[in-house]
Amino acid sequence: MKKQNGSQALERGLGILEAVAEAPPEGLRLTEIAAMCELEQPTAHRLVAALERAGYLARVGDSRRLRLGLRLFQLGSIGGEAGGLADVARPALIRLAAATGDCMFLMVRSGLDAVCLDRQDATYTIHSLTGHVGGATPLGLGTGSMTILAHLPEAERHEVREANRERIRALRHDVPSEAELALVRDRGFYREVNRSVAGIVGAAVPILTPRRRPIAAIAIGATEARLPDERLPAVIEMMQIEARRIEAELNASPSVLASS
Amino acid sequence: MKKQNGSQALERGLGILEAVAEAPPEGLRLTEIAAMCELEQPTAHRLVAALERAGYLARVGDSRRLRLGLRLFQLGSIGGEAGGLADVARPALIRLAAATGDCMFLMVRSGLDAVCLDRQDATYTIHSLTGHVGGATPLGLGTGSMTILAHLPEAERHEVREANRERIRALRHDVPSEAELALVRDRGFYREVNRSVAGIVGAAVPILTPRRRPIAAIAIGATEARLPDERLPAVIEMMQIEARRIEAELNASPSVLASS
DNA sequence: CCATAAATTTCCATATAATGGAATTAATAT
DNA sequence: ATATTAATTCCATTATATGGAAATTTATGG
Repeated sequence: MKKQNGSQALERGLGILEAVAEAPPEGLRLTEIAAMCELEQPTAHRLVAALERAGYLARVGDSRRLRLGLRLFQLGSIGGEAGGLADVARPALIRLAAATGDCMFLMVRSGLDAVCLDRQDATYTIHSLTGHVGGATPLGLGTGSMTILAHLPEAERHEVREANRERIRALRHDVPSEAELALVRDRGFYREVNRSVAGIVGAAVPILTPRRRPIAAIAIGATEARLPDERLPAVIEMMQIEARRIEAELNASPSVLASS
Repeated sequence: MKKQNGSQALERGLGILEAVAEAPPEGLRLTEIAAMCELEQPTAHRLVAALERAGYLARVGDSRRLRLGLRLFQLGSIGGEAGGLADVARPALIRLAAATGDCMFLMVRSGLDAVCLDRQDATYTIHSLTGHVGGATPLGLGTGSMTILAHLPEAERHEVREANRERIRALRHDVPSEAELALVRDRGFYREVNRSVAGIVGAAVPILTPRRRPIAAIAIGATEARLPDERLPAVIEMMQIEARRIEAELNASPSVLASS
């Protein structure tokens, strides 16, 4: 009875997907789904049936447990193209990973989050915040995420900071201040020591539209030993050169920039 | 007015996702979506709004056109794990790609389709039916797809053949006969010359449960020159060894087998 | 730059489709 | 076997999605 958008059933269905997504890989039983989504059993059953018919949910093995279906994987690999960004950026990521010997990430904005769209490992494999491709972190937490946030237009930046304050607090971090964000814009990159995983540092540079709206960020993850202050400028420069190259290609192609 | 499952709104919403998925990367406008899905404009608008709020749809650039959102990419990369199958199989695919120098695919069943869950290229890059990770082909068309179909229980096999007959016809191919499928089961592998792309051959072996239900297939794609009849047995044997290895690992792990 | 057309968005009375309580059936646990 | 819990079906009720109409915004072209 909270709000009536005229799409309760759809939103409930999507809510079920979200619940199943967060669940462990053994999957969820119908009862659990109903409980988590605050639905009555028959309601949950109907929606689950529809999602299963469509391939958005699938049974685990031959049990009755439910996990995400492969149709989502298919749609995801279409949606993940994000207007060709991943394809355009991949060679750059590979070059950077090879040149630095470290771990490179392509982060793009999706609503209030930054999503890891691609990742290229070289010699050293790093545990980042987002970790894997498809992982997400609230805008403002993590280097790539921070860099994207810093380049959002002021009004939007404020909205996002407010919206993510509690989420980031819950992760025992803080929303970056406007001063910090301004610094990121001025410097053209952001570096931080990972507060979650000791000994890990990250840095990121933005990929911008001609009007300097952020599309994405290239981030590096490495151990402190491998990315000392002396080495940073050279690495950042390489990353910036590749970012410019990607920007140029995106502008050249009649294609399409990601947003929202 | 066809059937009333009690989830019209949800199914319509998912239908919109399917429509957008098939659309070119420039995205669809609301009018087009409404037309394709046979919805009234306001209805389409409401559903689209809900999908956009949830990140399942996103605007293209700053236009009003819609494409799939990154939330689908995130969910997809969770759903794509398919109970750990991709992770378990990846080393095997890499080994095979390296050993053969050709292109290896991991295909899994999803409803009436076989979906390409992973792909490892070696020296030679091949244009397969499914092409890319996330691509799908109707069960019965393509080597991996064919192999999975061949190992389905009889009743299910029939259902799928009937269900896919028209789809496969539309692609100017034929549903395999029961005799062909029996042959695949007996031989333990399937080889064919690609009828769509000249000079390309494929072959596939199944990954089965202990009860011999098909989970997935490993497929190879190569040029005729690179995969002549003399070489085939050796390659098939390698693939079968890796398939056995994957089966063993899947049984060992308390984990989870894909299905649906 | 303004006029016109087209697409998008909002509004709301109506009817239909989703809802959830109760009962049934199936699957586990004891 | 029996008890317990979960999954599914049924159906009367009403909350919810629906779509016609209108307002608004955006695109088009004169």
